[in-house]
Amino acid sequence: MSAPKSPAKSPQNRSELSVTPMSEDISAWYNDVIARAELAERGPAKGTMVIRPYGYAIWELLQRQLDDRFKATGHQNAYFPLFIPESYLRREAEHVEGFAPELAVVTHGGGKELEEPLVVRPTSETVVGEMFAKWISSYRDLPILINAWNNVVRWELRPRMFLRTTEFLWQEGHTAHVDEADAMEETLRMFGVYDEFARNVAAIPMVRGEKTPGERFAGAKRTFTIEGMMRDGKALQSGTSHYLGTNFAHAFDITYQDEQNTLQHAHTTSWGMSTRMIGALILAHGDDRGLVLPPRLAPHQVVIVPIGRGDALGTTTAEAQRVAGLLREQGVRVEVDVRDQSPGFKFNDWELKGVPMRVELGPRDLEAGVVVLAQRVGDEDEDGRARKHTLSVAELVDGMQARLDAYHELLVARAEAYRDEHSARIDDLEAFDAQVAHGFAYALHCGEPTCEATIQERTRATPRCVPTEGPEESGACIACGAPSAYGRRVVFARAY
RNA sequence: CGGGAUGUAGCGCAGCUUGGCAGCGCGCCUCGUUCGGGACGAGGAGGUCGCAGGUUCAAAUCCUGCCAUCCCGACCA
Repeated sequence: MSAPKSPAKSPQNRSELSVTPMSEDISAWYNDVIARAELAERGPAKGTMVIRPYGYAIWELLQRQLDDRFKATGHQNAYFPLFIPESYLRREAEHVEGFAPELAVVTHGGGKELEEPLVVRPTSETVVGEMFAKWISSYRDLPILINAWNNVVRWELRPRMFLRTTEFLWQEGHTAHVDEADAMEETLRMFGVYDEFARNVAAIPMVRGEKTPGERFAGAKRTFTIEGMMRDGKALQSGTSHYLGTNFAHAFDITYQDEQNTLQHAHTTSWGMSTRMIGALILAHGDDRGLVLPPRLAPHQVVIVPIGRGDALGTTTAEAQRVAGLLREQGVRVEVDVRDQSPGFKFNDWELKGVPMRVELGPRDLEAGVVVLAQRVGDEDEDGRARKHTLSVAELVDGMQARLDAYHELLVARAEAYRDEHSARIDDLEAFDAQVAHGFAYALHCGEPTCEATIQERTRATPRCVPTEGPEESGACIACGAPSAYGRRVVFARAY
């Protein structure tokens, strides 16, 4: 009946302060990180998500980077409606078939049953097609290059924060062109934009390639994808670009008169990247201490923690603000942490939130005219703790952009090394099973859907893509022995 | 839709076997002391025990039904 001894310092209690180790349970780790880093939380309805300010700030940075690239390649933003008449979806046979199982349908409005149900957009090819048909009549109207930032709904059986939620935010590009050559050029251009963005902004080196027929977008002739490797060796499709041929042009009557006065069908494309990319950031860079953000998408690139008590704290805080101002002049995103918490708490908190650089500024530093700098990853001592470097304020300010750039490259190199260590060319089934359990397997495949299905049944691995780069090769299918297709090895992996 | 689990304070949980005042830790509020790796003391606020029935003098606890969520599989950016 005695009161339990104070558990304030017990190991159990300490573990509550940190996230589940990734190696122990990556699923629990992922959920912990999202919660503790205050990126997002679950909404009241199944599969919905509230993106909190810190998570949304990442999305805004990502949006701006992508949007600039879209504008630079001649696209204009527009908005298309959330509600789509159900009949529209049906116009493209493969398209409906692909999306039918995950549609949310509105049957009532204003208290009355609707004459025709409205589908909540799962993607906008159909409405855009309808509008393109109106806007295009001459070859002079082409190409038409549109992008839309919006939300879409796909009724998911098994939601996962950021990776697969019922509603998600994304960008969908839609373009129409005179012929296949022009449309393919666009498809590949935006494919390239995604790949470049992933590497140069998100610091994730992608495997770029084309989807096999079974994995193609519903209604597309060709689908190109960038696939990232997550810390558990699984693949994450992070952006796709589709050549739609004249499929939607036929379904929606998107026609134009060419120079010879003959009526032609336009060739269309579409391409998208979503909030799933935030999931990719978490899973590609994170570690047991939490989030690791690439500097170009980090809401705070540098956090300054003033240290001291009483009057001293006031002085170090003032100096921290001054240094922050100098860094801002260099275009650095800086936060001065003035919360009423202990320094140790703040160090751990910002590590958990993945801030690339931390600056400590205490009375001793102030005296000496220096600051202490530590970076989130890549510079640890024997205990795995970030090394602390003392440098002058001038050194800190002048060198910060270069440090952030170097840090970005470090993350890329780290992710690249990890990916390559977990990738292998595989030529027998037994090795294949072992390989896809923890990484990517490059294997020859016959391309038969039934054969793909057999592989998936046994290993849960699917063909992620046929890489765009790499040596040409052919031989016997790894699973059935039939002659290989595609002229290249196919990347197989388990996928999110 | 199959398999597993859980619903008790903002969060994490105990209490249920054997019915009897609603508990603990963290967080939150106030005051004071603290501040270079997750500070401490004192005081305080906070709960229709998932929902609906039933049994009982008495239900978080026992019985019945329902609902929701999470995890594992089949579909997906």
